[in-house]
Amino acid sequence: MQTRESLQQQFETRCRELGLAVTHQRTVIYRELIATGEHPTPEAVYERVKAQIPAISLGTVYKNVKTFLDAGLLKEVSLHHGTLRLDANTEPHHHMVCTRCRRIFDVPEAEFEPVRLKNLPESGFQIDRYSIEVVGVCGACAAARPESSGLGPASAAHTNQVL
Amino acid sequence: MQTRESLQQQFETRCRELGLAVTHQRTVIYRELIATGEHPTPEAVYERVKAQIPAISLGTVYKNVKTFLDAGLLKEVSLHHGTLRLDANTEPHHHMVCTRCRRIFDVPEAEFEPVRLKNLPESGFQIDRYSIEVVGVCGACAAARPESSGLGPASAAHTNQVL
DNA sequence: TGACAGAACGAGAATCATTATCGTTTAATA
DNA sequence: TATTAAACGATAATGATTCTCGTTCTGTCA
Ligand SMILES: [Mn+2]
Ligand SMILES: [Mn+2]
Ligand SMILES: [Zn+2]
Ligand SMILES: [Zn+2]
Repeated sequence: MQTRESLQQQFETRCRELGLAVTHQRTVIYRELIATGEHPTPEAVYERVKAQIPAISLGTVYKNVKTFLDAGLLKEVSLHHGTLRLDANTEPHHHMVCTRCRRIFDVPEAEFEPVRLKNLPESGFQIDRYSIEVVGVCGACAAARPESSGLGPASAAHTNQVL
Repeated sequence: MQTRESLQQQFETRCRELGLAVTHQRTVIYRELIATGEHPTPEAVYERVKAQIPAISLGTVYKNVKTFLDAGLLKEVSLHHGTLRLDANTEPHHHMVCTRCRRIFDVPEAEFEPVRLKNLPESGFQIDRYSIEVVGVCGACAAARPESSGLGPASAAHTNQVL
């Protein structure tokens, strides 16, 4: 079928652009990631891939997931999956999150027009609340390194303090 | 000063309501959580508290943070801080997140009116994008356990699968 | 106030997610 | 087909979090 072939070819082309070898493992990992409409954990990806490459190691999945994230072929759902972040403000409010230092700033609800889904989800999802995240670079981090295209994983060690 | 006393009294009252002993550690942990306007990690809370109770253990901080979360005295910033969740959909879009099973569903951008801050942040924060999270209970989980007031940490083991 | 029971604590082991190391295999390329 | 760097698999190491268990403290009552 045309569709699958072109996906595979797209992937190979993208790898060449990035200087990445097109390995069997890498190919299957990517294919499974695209195939699922879910938002899987690395462990879940590993399970799917292992069914096709029984000898694959979990470390290889982690390595390639990281590679794909760096290449922009994948995104992380949450910027703060590494460690628990606590909020003593129990009133409804929103957040600004810095992609460099991962600091989190409160934004009052009143700063936005109310958000609502245009069509209620047909899946029967019961909505408790809407939470808005303003993603970007905080003033301090922008001052420290004004250039730097865009997002990318928080890197520079000295800007990486938490709290 | 009146303010501090009443906060302390409020805390003690809340503890009694919850059947929790008012220990020195618990009191200082809570006070420090309220004092910081940040969104600290448990480790950061530990550092602040240790300055006042040098013998306190990190485990005690974790235990009490959990207790406070269960009691609703604190909130977690992110529902998926435990493990990396991958998104093969690299187009801008939003998410619905189930607080019970932690599954994540895509929501097209067009489902919302555009979101914008009414006033640009005076802190010099550079905005890259807005991300909306619809928080609630998915159809499957609601069918499995229709009662249950609201949020609360994802608990029931059988609804806790990821993916 | 003094005694008791259960809750909470501190120390450290255990677990889970993730990363690093290293010797072997493989993809790319001439 | 030979060369070489990249990638792999196994496994050790790390960092965050939870658990276990013996000791200490809080709340309650005589
Ligand atoms: Mn907040
Ligand atoms: Mn998505
Ligand atoms: Zn920053
Ligand atoms: Zn669910």
